Amino acid sequence: MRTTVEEIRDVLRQEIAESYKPGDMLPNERELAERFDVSRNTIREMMIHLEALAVIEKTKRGARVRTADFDVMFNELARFFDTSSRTFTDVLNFRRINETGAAPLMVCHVTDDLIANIRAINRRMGEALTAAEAAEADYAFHLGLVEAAGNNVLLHMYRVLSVPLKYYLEVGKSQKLDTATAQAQHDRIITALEARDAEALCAAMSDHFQHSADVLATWLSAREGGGAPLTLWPVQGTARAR
Amino acid sequence: MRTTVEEIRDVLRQEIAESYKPGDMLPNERELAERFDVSRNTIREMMIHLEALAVIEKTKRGARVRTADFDVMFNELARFFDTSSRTFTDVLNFRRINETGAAPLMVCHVTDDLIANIRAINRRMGEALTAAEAAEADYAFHLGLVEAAGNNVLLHMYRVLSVPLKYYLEVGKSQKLDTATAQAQHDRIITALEARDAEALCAAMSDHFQHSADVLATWLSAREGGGAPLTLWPVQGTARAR
DNA sequence: TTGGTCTTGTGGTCCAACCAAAGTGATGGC
DNA sequence: GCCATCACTTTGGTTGGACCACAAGACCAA
Repeated sequence: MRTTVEEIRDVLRQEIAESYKPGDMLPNERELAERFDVSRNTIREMMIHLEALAVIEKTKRGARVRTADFDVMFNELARFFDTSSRTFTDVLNFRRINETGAAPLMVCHVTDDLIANIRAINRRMGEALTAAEAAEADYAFHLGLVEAAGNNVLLHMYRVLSVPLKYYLEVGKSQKLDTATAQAQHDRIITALEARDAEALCAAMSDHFQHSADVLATWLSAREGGGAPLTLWPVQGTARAR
Repeated sequence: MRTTVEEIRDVLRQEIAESYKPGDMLPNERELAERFDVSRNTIREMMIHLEALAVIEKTKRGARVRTADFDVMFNELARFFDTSSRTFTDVLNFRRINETGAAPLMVCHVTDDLIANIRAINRRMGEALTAAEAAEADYAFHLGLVEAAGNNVLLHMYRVLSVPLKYYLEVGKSQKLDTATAQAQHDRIITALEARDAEALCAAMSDHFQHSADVLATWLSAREGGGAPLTLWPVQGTARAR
């Protein structure tokens, strides 16, 4: 049996989807209560749920329909991720696969504005004083690359990853603040992008990720105590096949 | 100024994270109200929020800490996606990049059990009667591949995509129920996987996605009216990989 | 043991308030 | 005419108490 709250919630969601635009204000709680002929508490419980799901946004004075951004939920999705070596490795690998895989798309779709933007971000990373700032800029840089690829799904996935990704980047930066190296590698990536050279771009990114992998591997083996050299991913190259 | 509900919510979230395990029951509402010295409605509003975020799960008799699955939220994230040609293309491209990119990981990590599982799913797809069933199986097949890659982050991303992905697959299947073709291509993928042959796997998957792209391209140009041939992604070929 | 009742605990809903803060409008001095 | 101020109104946040339905456990009879 569905509860009253659930039923009203569905009705209102439907109405919001159909006849509200982001930014529109909803009727106030007392009005809604009267309209659905339920108590104000019921209305409030329904709205709290919608707010948690980022459908609406409550203000001190009325509730407004949210624009479709999901920042609140991204924070929740961060619960997916832990701090195990495994996850660190998986995140890096995911990024490697996607960014190098999207390199051909990047050279196709990137605009001069985007390149300028990315370059500015890279500069900002160099000027960062704390690991958090550097990580933030690093994330922004790679997000910029993904944006350049012009694939909205990929972009969304990176946004979903944003919270844990920044965390991982910050941990990396905290170990050794080698933003100089990263910045140089980023520069090489930008140059390749500017030249619209897919092969060079792919190579530059591969090297960048290989470097990150090396850093991660040494840090992980230090953390775990064992000195076993880690292989984060199968060697690619032409000899990749088994 | 933070509201009472928000403060209590944070406290309880913290406690849940620290000293509860999935499946544990929370104290009942009246107890919590007494403990925090607030009214029961306040406690309820807090819990509704936590429930919406899939932190807890309310039953007729008490609330229980949820295991970290996010199905509820995935439905919300589906709002990211629309039915534009652009999005269809982007989804397919994202899958192509990731699945072919993860092929080397698959041959490394796949187990015989997983292969058997994937094979069974593919068989099920052949027996599907409706487009929805076929799409469900198709999704499960590709999810199986991703699972074989052994990258949890990638797996999570596919789960996040689950709702829209199934939708897109179903739309595809509704146009022309060519599950036979898909099944055969899947078989080829399975064979390559079984042989742990990364190159063959990559090739099989590329062909599969190319086929999907062709189907999509014809459907899109039919839908849009324009007869312009679409290029869904830059031609890859052997020339790219240095 | 089985099957049905009774009791009790719990969540779902409602009501009637009160408060604090944000908007609204009138008032009055400049 | 303009603007600061102050009272009033609206609205969400919170309260405490109440009632109901339902599920689970206790209890009892066949």
